[in-house]
Amino acid sequence: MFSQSEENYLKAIFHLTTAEKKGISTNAIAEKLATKPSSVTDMIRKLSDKKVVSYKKYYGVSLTNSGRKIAANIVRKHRLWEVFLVEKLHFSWDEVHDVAEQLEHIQSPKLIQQLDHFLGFPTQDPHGDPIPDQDGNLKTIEKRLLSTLLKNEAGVCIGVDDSSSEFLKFLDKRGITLGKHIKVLEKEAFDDSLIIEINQQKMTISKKIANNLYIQKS
Amino acid sequence: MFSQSEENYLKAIFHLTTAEKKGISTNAIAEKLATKPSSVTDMIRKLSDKKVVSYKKYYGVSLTNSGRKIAANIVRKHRLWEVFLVEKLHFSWDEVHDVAEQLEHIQSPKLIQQLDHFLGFPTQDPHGDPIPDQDGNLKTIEKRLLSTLLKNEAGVCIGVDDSSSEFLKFLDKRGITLGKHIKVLEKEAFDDSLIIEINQQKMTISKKIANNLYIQKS
DNA sequence: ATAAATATTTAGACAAGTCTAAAAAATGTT
DNA sequence: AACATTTTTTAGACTTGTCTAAATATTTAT
Ligand SMILES: [Mn+2]
Ligand SMILES: [Mn+2]
Ligand SMILES: [Mn+2]
Ligand SMILES: [Mn+2]
Repeated sequence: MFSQSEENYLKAIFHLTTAEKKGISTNAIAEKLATKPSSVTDMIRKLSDKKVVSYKKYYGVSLTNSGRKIAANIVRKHRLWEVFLVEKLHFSWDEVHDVAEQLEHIQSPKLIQQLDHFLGFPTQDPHGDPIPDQDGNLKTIEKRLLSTLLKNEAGVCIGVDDSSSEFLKFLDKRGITLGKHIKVLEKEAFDDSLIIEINQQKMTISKKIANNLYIQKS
Repeated sequence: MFSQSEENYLKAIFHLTTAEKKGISTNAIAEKLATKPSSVTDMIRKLSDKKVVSYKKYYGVSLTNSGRKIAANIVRKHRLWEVFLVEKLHFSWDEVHDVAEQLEHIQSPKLIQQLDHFLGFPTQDPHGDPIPDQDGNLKTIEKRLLSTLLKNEAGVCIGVDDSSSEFLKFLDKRGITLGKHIKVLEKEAFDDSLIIEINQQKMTISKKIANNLYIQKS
């Protein structure tokens, strides 16, 4: 069994791991969890003793197979709870994260199995992120940042990178939600802003926004 | 804000408090929480500093108004989650307690408000216990232990005192569930066992069982 | 009213998780 | 290659919640 704190570290490492990045740095973990690097070193050592991460002093850390599975399961729980909150309890997509941060630590395999069933075995959470299956496998969805689309390319908005409440509320205000069709009408080279068409109207989008919206090209 | 441990202590004191008993003893709390009396003394002191219990050394502890409200809210959450698990996720009544012990600590007023709504504002949990309202008020239900009924008295089974998994499974096996009509046919003075009628058939019930079943007289 | 038994508190210790400050290692720059 | 900067680790401390063993207070029994 892993403590809430240990679970949070495993999840942080999981999220910081990408195809390229192998060894996750102490500082990166500290920043993600809003703790100090010295605390990270301590915890990493404990997780290493428990064989869920492999660690070489000064050269970062990575999840073992068993660690990856545990982390994926926490992500699975987080995202299933997010679906529950939005679909069943009518939370909006910007309100679910903090509650899911707590719910993801509830220990009960039956609970998650039944919840999954109750929700109709969803494959994505309210932010468009994929929900890992029981074995921790994660289906990657074909997607690109809006900022990488060229003029006259188009697609469907299927996810966000930043899922902070502020950003999501901003999107709501602009009428940008998952499933909406977006077409790039203009790209402004000067400040990398875009003019897009969405909901049958033109809209100017800053670089920062375009860098946080995922599009499935059509 | 209160830690999970602090919440568990408040809830334990809440449950140990009855109309008669004013000062709850250190040992009683220790037993309920499966800790040592010395740990209880430490925690009581902390809760006293936070003004949620009043405490006189050597003479037990009792909840203040603010402490009672906090405790009632935890009980409210526990019982609402139990309803959720049974009604929506198809847990049986003997499986819900341990999961609810965890879920009761999730902090989110909106979550509980919406859950309450989603469940249709239930007034009782799966074990027949009343669910406190938002202000911590608890409606007491008119009920008596089966063991206090006299020969030929009858009523409806509306709750259990012991809600351990073992006892509940035992009741399931005997076909004794909430809502069932029960009539006392005989009382055996020798061992205080009862012969009752339930589901159109006779059944012998030991004193121990009769002491843990609540009946609403009809 | 004493003595014995029981309940409660105190003293001191420990594990988990965190922090600050200092030391050591790795990396970047001239 | 030597020095400066950044990153990481170590050392030592602190908080929370727990425990054991010993001391003290209360209650019960004689
Ligand atoms: Mn989230
Ligand atoms: Mn999400
Ligand atoms: Mn319960
Ligand atoms: Mn219950």
